[in-house]
Amino acid sequence: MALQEERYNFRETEAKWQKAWAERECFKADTDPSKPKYYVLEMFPYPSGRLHMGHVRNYTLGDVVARYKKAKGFNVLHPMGWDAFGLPAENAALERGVHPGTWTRQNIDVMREQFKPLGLSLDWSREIASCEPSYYKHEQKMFLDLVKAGLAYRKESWVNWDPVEHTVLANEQVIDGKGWRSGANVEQRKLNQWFLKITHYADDLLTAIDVLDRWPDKVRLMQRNWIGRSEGARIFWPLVDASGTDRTEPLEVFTTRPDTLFGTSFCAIAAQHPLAAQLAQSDEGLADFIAQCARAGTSTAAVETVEKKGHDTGLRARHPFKPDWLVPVYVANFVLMDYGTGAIFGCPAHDQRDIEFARKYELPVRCVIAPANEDAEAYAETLEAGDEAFTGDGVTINSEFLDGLNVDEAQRRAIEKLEELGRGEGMVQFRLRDWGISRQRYWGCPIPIIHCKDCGPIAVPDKDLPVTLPEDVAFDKPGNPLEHHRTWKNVTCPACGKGALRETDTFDTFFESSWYFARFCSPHLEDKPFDKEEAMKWLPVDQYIGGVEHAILHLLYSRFFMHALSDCGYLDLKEPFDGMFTQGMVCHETYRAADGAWVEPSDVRKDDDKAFRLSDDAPVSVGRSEKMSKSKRNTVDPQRILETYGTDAARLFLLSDSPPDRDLEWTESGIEGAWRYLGRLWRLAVAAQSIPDGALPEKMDPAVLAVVRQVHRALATVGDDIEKFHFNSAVARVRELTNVVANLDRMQDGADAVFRFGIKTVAQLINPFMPHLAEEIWQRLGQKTILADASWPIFDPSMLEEDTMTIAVQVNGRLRGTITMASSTDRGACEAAALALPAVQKQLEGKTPRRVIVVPKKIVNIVAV
RNA sequence: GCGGGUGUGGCGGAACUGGUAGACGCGCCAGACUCAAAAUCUGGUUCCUUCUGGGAGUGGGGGUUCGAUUCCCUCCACCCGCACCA
Repeated sequence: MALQEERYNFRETEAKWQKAWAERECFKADTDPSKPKYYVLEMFPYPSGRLHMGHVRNYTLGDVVARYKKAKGFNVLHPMGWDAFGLPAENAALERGVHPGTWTRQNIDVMREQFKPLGLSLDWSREIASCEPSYYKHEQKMFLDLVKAGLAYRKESWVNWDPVEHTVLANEQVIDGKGWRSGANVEQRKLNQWFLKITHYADDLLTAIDVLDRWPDKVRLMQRNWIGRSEGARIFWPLVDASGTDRTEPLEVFTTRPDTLFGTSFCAIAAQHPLAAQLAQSDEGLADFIAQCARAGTSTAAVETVEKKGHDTGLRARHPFKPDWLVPVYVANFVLMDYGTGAIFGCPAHDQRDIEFARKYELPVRCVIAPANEDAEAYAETLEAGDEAFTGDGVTINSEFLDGLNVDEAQRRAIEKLEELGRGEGMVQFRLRDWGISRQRYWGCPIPIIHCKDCGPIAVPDKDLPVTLPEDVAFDKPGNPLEHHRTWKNVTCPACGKGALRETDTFDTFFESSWYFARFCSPHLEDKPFDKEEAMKWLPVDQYIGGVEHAILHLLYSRFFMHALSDCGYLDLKEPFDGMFTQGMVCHETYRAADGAWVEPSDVRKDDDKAFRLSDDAPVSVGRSEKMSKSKRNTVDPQRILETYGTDAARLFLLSDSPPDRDLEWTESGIEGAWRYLGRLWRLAVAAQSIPDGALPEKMDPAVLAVVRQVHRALATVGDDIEKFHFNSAVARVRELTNVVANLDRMQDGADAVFRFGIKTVAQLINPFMPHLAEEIWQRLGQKTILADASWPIFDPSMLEEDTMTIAVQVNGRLRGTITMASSTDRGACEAAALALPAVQKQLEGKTPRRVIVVPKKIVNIVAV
C-alpha cells in the first residue's frame, strides 16, 4: 500500500483550532464559583503597529501558564488590552500629519490582527484601550479623589525637563542624566506640577517587598534600593551672622551619622537651598557660584569628574552639643537639595566627600571613630594626616559622652542627647521622592483641573467629566498642542463662574498602566473604573509577566496605586501582583558590511564561517548577539516566521531554547529544529491513528512496560517544570518521551496500544506549548472533548517505582562501571556485586577495600588506597 | 565607588536537598533511501591518548568530603542595577 505521505498543514490546522476556540469561547473567564481563580497577565503592549519577537515571547510565556492553569482546574482570567497613550503617536502626527488618535487606533487594529494567529488563550471580550475616554474618565475621577485624600498635590518645584520631548520627566525616567526615551541631557526647570504622594507609602511599600516572595530577588532588591530607607537624625544648628548676631532660624540638617558629631568641621547647604538664594541677594560671589552649580551637568561623567567646591556664606553654625563651638557654613556643589533637608554637617574624618572638601578649604579633620583593633591615638594621627575617610564600625573617641561606644550605640546615644537638648531628633529618611505626573503633551489623559485667577486650582465637577481631548489639534510647532489650542482651555470657573483656564498638562502614561489590571476585572463598566467585588475576586494578579525594564517604574507605581486606591475606598488590596516573572530579551547576531552599515539577518548568507550580504555578495562581519533592535537592524519579523513555520513552531522554539528569564538568541536553525519536531510528531500521530483505541493490555513485554513507566514519569515532571517556569526543561522532557515512544519495538507484546497511549500523552503534555497541533492530534486519536478544555493528565504513582535499578560503581570516587539489579536488593548484595565487577577488581589490584560506601539506589563507592 | 548576577562541549542549555556531568535541542560527521537533490530515517559526536584500556574535565587557584557543577575561601572575566543619597 503506497500511500502518499500526508504533510502537516499548519496553516489549515492552526486556523481551524483558533476558530474552534473562538466559537466555543474556551478562554472566556469562567464564572464557575466552585473553581479557584487564577489571573495571568502579561504587561499590556504599546500599540506601535508592529509585533516584535519580544511580544511573541512575552505573550507565549503567559499563554503556557494560562493554558496549564486552566487544565489544572482554575478559573483563568487572561485578558489583553492596549497601553495606548504615549509619545510615538505624537511623533507620527509630527512626521506624517496623522492624528495621534487615528494612528493609535489603526495600530491597535493592525496589532490585534497580528496577535490572533499566535493562538493565545486570551479573553478578548475584556479588551481595553487606555486612550479611550471610557477608560481614562475613571482615572480623572481617581485623581480628584486622590487630591481630596491629600495623596495628590500641586507644587512649584525643580523638575527634570527633557528639551527634546518638551516635557517633564519623573525621576524614574531620568537615566544617567538623560531622558529615558530621547537620550537628551535633562535640564532642571522650576515648574508648577502635580505630584502623587508615593512617599506617604514609602515604609509600606518597602516592608511589603518582604512578602512578595514570588517576585525575582533582583527586582525586589532594586525596589528596596530605590526606596532607600535610611535611619538617622534631624539636627538643628543655630546660625550666627558674620557680624556675630544670632539668627532666628536654625539650619536643619539630616545625617545618618550623628555619632560623628564631635568630628564636625563645617556645614554645607545645596545651591538650591532657600537660604542660599536668600544670602545670594546680598552676595554677588555667592550668586555666581549658585549659577555655576546650576549649569553643571548631572551625567555620570560630569558627576564623577567634578571637583568638590563650595562658597563660604560667612554664616557660622553652633554645634548642637557645644553651643560655643562655631563651624563655617558653605554652599557646596555636592549637596543635593532633594535629599534630606538639602543641608549637611561635614565630618571629614568619616566621609570621603567631606574629607575632599576639607582638604580643599583647609578645614580641620578630626578623627572620632577608630577601628576596635587599632591603637586609637596612632590611628587617629594617621587618619587625620591622610586623604581617606574611615567609614567602618569602630570605637568612638574624642567625643565626650560618646567615648567608648561602638557606632550603633553612639548613634543611639547621640540621638537621645539631641532630643534631651531639643536640638534634634531621630528620623527616617527615604530616597524615594514623590511621583511627578504632569506632562506637557497632547496624547495623554487630561488633568481634570481648572485654574481660576481668584479661586486657584479647582477640580472639574463630576458632571463635567470626562475632560476629553480636543480632536482639532495642530502639531506644527514645538510644545504642547493643548496649550496652543485656541478654545479648549478657555472655560469658566466652576466655583465663581468667571473666565478661567483649563490645565493643559496630561498625565504621565504610567498613570494608565497603574490600574489597568483592575479594569480588566470589569472592563465595560460605565460608572465605575471597576466593580469592587469583581476586583477583589480576581486580584491580585497571580502571575504577572514582563520585561525587567519596568522593575522600578511600572511595578512600583502600580504597587503604590493599589495602596492609594485602597485608602480611597476603591478596593481593599495592597499588592497587585502576587507573582512576578521577568523574561529575558530576544537577541540576534549582528552583521555589518565593510562600510560599517548594519545588515539585516534576512539579507545575510552564511557559508561555513563566513557571511555575505545577499544583495551584492559583499562580505559582512558577524558581531555578537544583541537585543533585537531597529537601530542594529537585527530584528526578525514574527509575521514572516508565522507564515513560514506557523505559530506552534515559533512558540516551541521560543520556549525550548533558553530558560524564560534569560536572553534568547533567535536562530534560523533553531526555528527549523522546532519545525522538524512538529513534522515528526505529526507523522507519529498519523501512525498512532491507525491503531484502534482501547485500554492498555494486561500482558506487556518488559520493554514496553518500561515505556509506560516513562510516560508516567513525564506526567509527573512536566507539570512541575511548568510551575517552576522551567519551560525549556519541560519541552526537553516531552521530546525525550517522544523519542522513547517513537523507538518502541512495535513487534513486542502490547507495543501498539502503548504507542498510541504515548502519543496521546505527548499531545496533552505539549499542549500548553504548541496547542494547535496538540489539539489536532487529540482529535485524531478519537477524543471527543476539546483539549483546551481538558484537564491536566494525572499520573499513577505506582508506575514511578522501578523494579530494577542501575547503580554507579566508583573506586576512590571515580566511575568504574555500573550494576543493574532488582530494586529490592539489599546493601550487602549491592556491595558484593560492585566488588565482583572486573573493572573494579582490576583497579583494586588484589588490595582489600578500606571502606565501602553504599548509597541506596544511587552509588557504591569503594575506597581503597 | 556600592549592590546584584552569570561563568558547564563547536553553540543554546540539563543535572532534585552533594551521588553515573553534558538530558533535550542546534551544528557537525558517517550511513540508509534516491539517477540526484530535498525531506525522512539510523548511528556517532566533551577533550587528550600509546585505544578490549587510560587520563583530564563544569572560569583560575585552594579547602571540606568516601564523593563537589552543587558547600566554604580566594582570584579573574563578563553582564545588569544604583550612583556626590549625607
